[in-house]
Amino acid sequence: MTSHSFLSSLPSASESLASEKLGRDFFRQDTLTVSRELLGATLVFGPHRGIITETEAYIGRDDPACHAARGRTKRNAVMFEQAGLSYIYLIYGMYHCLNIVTEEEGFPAAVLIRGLHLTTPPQSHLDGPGKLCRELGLTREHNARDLTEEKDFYLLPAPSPLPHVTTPRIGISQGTDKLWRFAATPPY
DNA sequence: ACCCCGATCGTA
DNA sequence: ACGATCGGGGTT
Repeated sequence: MTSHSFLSSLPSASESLASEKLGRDFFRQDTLTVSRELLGATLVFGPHRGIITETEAYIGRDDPACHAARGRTKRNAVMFEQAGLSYIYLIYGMYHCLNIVTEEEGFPAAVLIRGLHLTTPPQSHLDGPGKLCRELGLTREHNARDLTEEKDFYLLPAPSPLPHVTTPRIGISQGTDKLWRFAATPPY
């Protein structure tokens, strides 16, 4: 390799100031790993930025709490597609929930984003998937977006692993035996 | 066409 | 502890 080609492959000064967005290979990992490693990651959506502080894993046909437990439907179809896509659905007729699809294409799984520490105005702590989507303006209109390709909807890796606790998932009636909720312990 | 329920939230 | 509010999914 010539010194010129080596140098041209390095990030520019301005690029090195910001981390590179998380790509396909990250989201293709097993869902529990992605759930843990998303704690401390930065969600960017338009003008909004926030540190992810709480996640839950929903994993495949054998997870009774997973929307895809009974197969593919119009609503959950994106869960069967490529890792890194957004899965956003309406819940209780009035709130939206943001998920990121994980694992190999065809294996339905996703990480629900439940908590966000906003670093842009109003710099509030958003605890709860519905509040988070309401504040950011995320709706079903933003379903099935490819977060590894979108210009203003993506994730930046956590600078370091965040200490966290592991608990059962919230708001479900089946699958409560699984410790698939991950909540970062303050300070973030 | 009908019915029940839900990965929530705010108030009581 | 409970009501708001409506789309999704299964059943008739």
